[in-house]
Amino acid sequence: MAKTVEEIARATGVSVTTVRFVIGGQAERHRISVQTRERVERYIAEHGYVLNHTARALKLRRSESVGLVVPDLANPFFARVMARLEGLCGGCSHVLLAVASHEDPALESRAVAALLARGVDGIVIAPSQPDLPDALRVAKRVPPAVFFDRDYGHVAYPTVLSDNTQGAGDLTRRVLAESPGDCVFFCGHAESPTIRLRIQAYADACSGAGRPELRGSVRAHPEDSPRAGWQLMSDYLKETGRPPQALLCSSLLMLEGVLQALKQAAAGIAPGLVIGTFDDHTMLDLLPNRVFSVRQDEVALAEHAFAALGLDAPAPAAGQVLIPCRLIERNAAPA
Amino acid sequence: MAKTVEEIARATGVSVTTVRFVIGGQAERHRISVQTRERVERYIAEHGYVLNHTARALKLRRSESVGLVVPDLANPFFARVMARLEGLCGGCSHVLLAVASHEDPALESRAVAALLARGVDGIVIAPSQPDLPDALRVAKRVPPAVFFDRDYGHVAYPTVLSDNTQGAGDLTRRVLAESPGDCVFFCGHAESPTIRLRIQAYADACSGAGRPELRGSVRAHPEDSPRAGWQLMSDYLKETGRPPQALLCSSLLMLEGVLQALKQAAAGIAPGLVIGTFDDHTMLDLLPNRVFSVRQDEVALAEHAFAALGLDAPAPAAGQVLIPCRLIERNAAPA
DNA sequence: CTGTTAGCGCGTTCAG
DNA sequence: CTGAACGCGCTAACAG
Repeated sequence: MAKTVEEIARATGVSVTTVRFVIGGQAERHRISVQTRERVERYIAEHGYVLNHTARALKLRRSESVGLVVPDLANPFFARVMARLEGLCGGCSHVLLAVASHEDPALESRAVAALLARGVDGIVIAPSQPDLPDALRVAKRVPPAVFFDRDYGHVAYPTVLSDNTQGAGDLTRRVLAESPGDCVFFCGHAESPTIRLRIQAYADACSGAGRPELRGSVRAHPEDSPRAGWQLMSDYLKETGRPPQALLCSSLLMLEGVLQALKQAAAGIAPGLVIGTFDDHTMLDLLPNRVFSVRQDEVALAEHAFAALGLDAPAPAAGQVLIPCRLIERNAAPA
Repeated sequence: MAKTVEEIARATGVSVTTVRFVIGGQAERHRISVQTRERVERYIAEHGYVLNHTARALKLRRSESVGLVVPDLANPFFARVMARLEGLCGGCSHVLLAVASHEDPALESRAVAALLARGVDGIVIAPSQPDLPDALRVAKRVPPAVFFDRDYGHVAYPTVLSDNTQGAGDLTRRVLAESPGDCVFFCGHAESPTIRLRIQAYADACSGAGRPELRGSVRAHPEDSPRAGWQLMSDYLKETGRPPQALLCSSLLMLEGVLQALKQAAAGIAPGLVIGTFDDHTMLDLLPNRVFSVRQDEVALAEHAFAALGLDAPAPAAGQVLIPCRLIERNAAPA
């Protein structure tokens, strides 16, 4: 249905320049005669016009789009970051290209390459590998790139992270304050820099709370999944013969598996068990236990990442920015 | 860093055609001399080459991208559909442009327009309005479009839906079978076609179970949110003075608010309360109550929607396709 | 006030 | 075996 500028010009008997002026609302600024303008406007109202962004992008070397690469689009954390990013994009009429890397370096590289080939104006990556995707090295005109969520030390790029040290420290201190007994930290995806930081902060907080004997009570698994949590807790129960009095989990997925393993054990989930976990969810309210959760600030993460691209604002400062985590107390102490 | 075909041709002293043949792996098919090929290959290995998808799209009138418009990218249901769609896109080297409509018809229209302007090869929409986005009517070359999740009766387009009638029927029957007492259905977003279907199926199932007196026990709210759920349950408690023995919710968000209102009431959440809800979540396991949930099949939804675009496969059948829902029983009966 | 034109980089077609 | 040229639709610079 809709036409190109060229066609409109031919059909109305004016030039492309004139058409572009009335389309761009620059009619009076360039003193296009009213009848000319109306003729063009009438034609457009009747036949429609949609700008061809592809041609525009080719000409301007600017696609009005930004790429996002995350391990899993369905992960609630990444989904929230993405949603916020998309909102920011819409605010300056950009569009978001979302690609999943599934924690696979090869896929991640291909994803970055695909985005660069499409000429994205910026690219936000939650990296799943220590190496820089080679596409970022080879490309002709590399757009601004930002890393987030995981710090593999690409100092050349701005990096936006939750303050895992603060978050894990707060969480550990609070849980230890509630529970004088033993405490175990169940960690999935244990080799990632994020989790390493959390483990370190846990250990430090244990010492700081005068409980250095707890420093070592960390159970680690390479995967981050309910299966992994289930495995770690099952092993723990087998080894020690009884559940801990307090536990920490590195993610909700891990917590899910950990609780499932507890349920299957004869003892079930003791109501006195104090639970701390990364990632918050309103459904944690459903537990009768005291629950503390660390909520990452997805909005701030997205906003800082977006700002670091320098798409609408002139230019932000580079370097690493740490976003504070908030400690949530999900169930008040029983009266 | 990386060059265009033209630049490579100039630098290696051959023609663009030759370069394109070696890039395309058609070197021997066109009997390019080995030394020519190696010269080009060496140059590319050294300087890199990334295809300009924008120029390609302009030429071929095909962008290798598909658009997705949903009310909320962070909503777990939509996020899962999106993740699966993205996977399918990657399978045929397309890329996914995701845009949120925030249940706003104007935003939705703008989103669709933005995607069409970018020349997406297909567009998947979870519509938030009865009207067809006008961009779909005005555009020059409208790509194949598919609607999903909500049926506003755009019969001209393929539509992929969960079988809400079956899902709500199964859920109602199961909950009524567990609980002989009263039962209330708390509905958010009550005017949407999806929820209307669920309400109808609920009423029918009540009659079918010989409990026609429950047909009217539906509480409706225009919003779908914890606030709405809280409001409806609070009103209910105020009016009747006691909680129902069984309840149904149209979404997890509603359930969250409903349970919160119950908690705040003096009685709290009775362990005997039978709960049914749309949308499943593993955390429902955290409740001590019997819980039944309706899980939509996001994978099948995404796959059918994608297939209906006809991007890789030749051409699928149009019309409406209903995806069955699965009833999940979250907590076994207490021994 | 309006018209003309040269690319952006790639794919295709035709001509050697 | 290789080269040249056109056009996709738009922008921007220049020419009246």
